[in-house]
Amino acid sequence: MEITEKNNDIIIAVSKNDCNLAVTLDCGQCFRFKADENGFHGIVKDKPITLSQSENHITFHNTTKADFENFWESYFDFDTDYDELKKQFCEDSVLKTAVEHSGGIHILKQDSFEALISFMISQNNNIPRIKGSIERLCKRFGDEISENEYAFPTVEQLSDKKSDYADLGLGYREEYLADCVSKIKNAEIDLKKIHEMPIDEARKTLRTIKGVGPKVADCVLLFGFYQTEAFPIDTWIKKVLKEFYPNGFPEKYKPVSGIAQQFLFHYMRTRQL
DNA sequence: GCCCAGGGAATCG
DNA sequence: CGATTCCATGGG
Repeated sequence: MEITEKNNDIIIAVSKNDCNLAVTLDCGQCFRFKADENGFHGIVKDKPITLSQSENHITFHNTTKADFENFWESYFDFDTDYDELKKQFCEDSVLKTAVEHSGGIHILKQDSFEALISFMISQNNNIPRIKGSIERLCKRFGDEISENEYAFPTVEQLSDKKSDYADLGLGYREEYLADCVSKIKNAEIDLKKIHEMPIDEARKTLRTIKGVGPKVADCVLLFGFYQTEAFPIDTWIKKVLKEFYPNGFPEKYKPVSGIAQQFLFHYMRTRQL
């Protein structure tokens, strides 16, 4: 990939069809990015980032080459060959439709703790409200990294002022958050160990947290641990399976079924019927 | 007002 | 085991 340094920006040569930020940042895998007239702005853990995109380039504003190579390149999954993946996906007619509908999706390699908390809050909830809840959580517990911008809170920050999750609009998920934070705090759950575990053991371990069932566990594994075999089944994917894959999702895609899932999820949510 | 949202726990059979 | 019910909240 061609990387150019210009002023304080990093510009990379990527087509919109390879990586489309508008879709990637708003397809329900992450919750802290906003689009504005110039591009996109978001916070990843404690790092603010501003991006813009033209047909054949993405610009990372106020970013050094070292920042890009050490963090953002991997975060945006630029080391995966999506062309090759999509070629395989297009052997399946349904996936082909989904890929043609929006080909620029990349899976973001998010922080595992942030993904865990975020997707626990996501259960039986809609995306705009999830974003609001997470923003309030960050504002109340996270470090202020710039004017009215807050880092995602750490375990310590969330457990210090415990039980004070009221009026964040979390509803009954409030007690799930408390259980999750305490299990991590007292080392009952060790996210670093989950990184090393075989996927089924990782699933089992995550599910010992109250409020983490099969779907949330697989979202955390896919988005927080980059386990591309994880296949979260939510209400939209249930529709896909029922409508298009009554005999099950093709076994040949198993190692990357999570990536396929994200194309299908976005297609189902945004297709014109 | 109603239905729904990137579901899961508790309960029941 | 699978099926049902309840859960808190607010967007559309």
